[in-house]
Amino acid sequence: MTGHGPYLAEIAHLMGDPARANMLHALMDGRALTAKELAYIAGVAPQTASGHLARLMQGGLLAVAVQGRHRYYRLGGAEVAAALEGLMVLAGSQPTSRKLPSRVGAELSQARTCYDHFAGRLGIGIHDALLSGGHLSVADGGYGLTRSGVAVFAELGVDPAEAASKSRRAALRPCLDWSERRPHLAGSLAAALACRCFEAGWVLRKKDSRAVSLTEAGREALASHLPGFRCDEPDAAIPAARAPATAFA
Amino acid sequence: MTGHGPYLAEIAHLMGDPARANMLHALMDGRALTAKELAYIAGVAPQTASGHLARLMQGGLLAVAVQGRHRYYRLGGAEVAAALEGLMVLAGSQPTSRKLPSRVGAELSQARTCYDHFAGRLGIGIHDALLSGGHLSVADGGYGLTRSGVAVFAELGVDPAEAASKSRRAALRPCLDWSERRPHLAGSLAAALACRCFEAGWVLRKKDSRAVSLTEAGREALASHLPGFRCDEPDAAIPAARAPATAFA
DNA sequence: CGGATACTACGGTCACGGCCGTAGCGTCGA
DNA sequence: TCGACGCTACGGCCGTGACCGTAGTATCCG
Repeated sequence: MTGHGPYLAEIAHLMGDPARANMLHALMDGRALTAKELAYIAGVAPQTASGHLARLMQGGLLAVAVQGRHRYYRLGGAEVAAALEGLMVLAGSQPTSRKLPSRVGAELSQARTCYDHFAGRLGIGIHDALLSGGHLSVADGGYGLTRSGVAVFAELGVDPAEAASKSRRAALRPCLDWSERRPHLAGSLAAALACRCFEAGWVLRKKDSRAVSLTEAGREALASHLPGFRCDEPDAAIPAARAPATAFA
Repeated sequence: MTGHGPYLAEIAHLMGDPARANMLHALMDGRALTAKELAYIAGVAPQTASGHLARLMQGGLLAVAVQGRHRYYRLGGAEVAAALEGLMVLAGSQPTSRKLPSRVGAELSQARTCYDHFAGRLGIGIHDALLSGGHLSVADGGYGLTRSGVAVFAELGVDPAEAASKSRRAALRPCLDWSERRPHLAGSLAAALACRCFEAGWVLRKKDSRAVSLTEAGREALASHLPGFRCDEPDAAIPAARAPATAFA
């Protein structure tokens, strides 16, 4: 009857501890961190963190890469990141919760990584430009690239065929953005594009954060190869003038 | 730094209790249930359930409609359902977890409701037929209807304009199916279509379950107005011959 | 107006699990 | 080979919260 409810509870319970939630949140950018770093982030002693990490491993939420005496932990897969985003959509809209600390919140809303692809207004800008330019088609399981879309990616330095062949997961699919409540692009192709942007110096990681920043070179590169690309900078205007997010229906 | 991790933990913690998870799971079909029904489903006393429901309400995961001396609880919104589906994707793929009870699992995989729309192979069949028939366009935030799509909905007895005007949420958007790992249609239009299918007797609810069944009349109606519609019935063949679900990549 | 029903509020009990102490194992550098 | 480092395993302390009993409030019915 209520057959697999308990499994859902198991997973949610794993994510429901503040220390573990902080760890998972920190790993959302797709990097791999050591147990000690995660312990610091979670605000607990290394011994405690070790226990948490073991439980997260057993639940399949984390994967580990051993290198010498270091153990690098990363998220268990894109599905885990997707599930966490789903929860963040809710967490961001809690009426009881105070709003994000404005400084950090503004940076994250502007541009950040979501596991291995871009989110925030940067991610949405890329998504919308590709869509309105007719570079995306709706295909089985998510988006596909039209012929012009293949060309756009090639101009940006990403070979769609190569990126798709490396992984079995969907090449492109929509992912709901927790800060903007609109979809951005996820999937192996979106990951490859993000990787390219970092390599080319178009986007820079900020330290100790999932926030990233679009450089002037990046803005030009994207705008020239992707007509219609816009990435609003509300900070340029009055920060408080953001449109009130429509409360969820 | 790790600013809003705690909010994520709050939400996940709410979902992480077996009793609450069972309640949420039972509400995924979009129906509204009373506290007593939910108590029975969760396997706890009504007093205990009352406390759980209050906490879920405060967290925004549930909404309530008071009618006389009954309080009907339902999910707080489509975002809540989406977040739960994300977790189910993980819960369904846990190597440590036993598989679904085969009988129930087969029924649910075939056709079920997901909050207020159809999921399972039925939902995917509708989604794919609309897509391959050119009745859907990719629009900002999800899908849109092409001119032929409007006609298809009208023939099926659903007025797209009316359905869209009733609610401010997206009319059509993809929703990841936890059993099939492919998108089906969500949104107010998908909900209206599901409602129409129930009214017309094309789809019947099964008791005490989110599973539904497509009647012969329903199969004919969908097939005639929606060329290309297919809804596999693996039960017609050897039940055990289901394709082994590809373990998550 | 009484009784039944549906639900919520309060209080006591108890167990799960988070926390850090110390201790033990494996890896790296000198 | 030895010491430093990263991490894990075990044990005891303690707080959070799930549970149900009893009691109280609101609504419907006869």
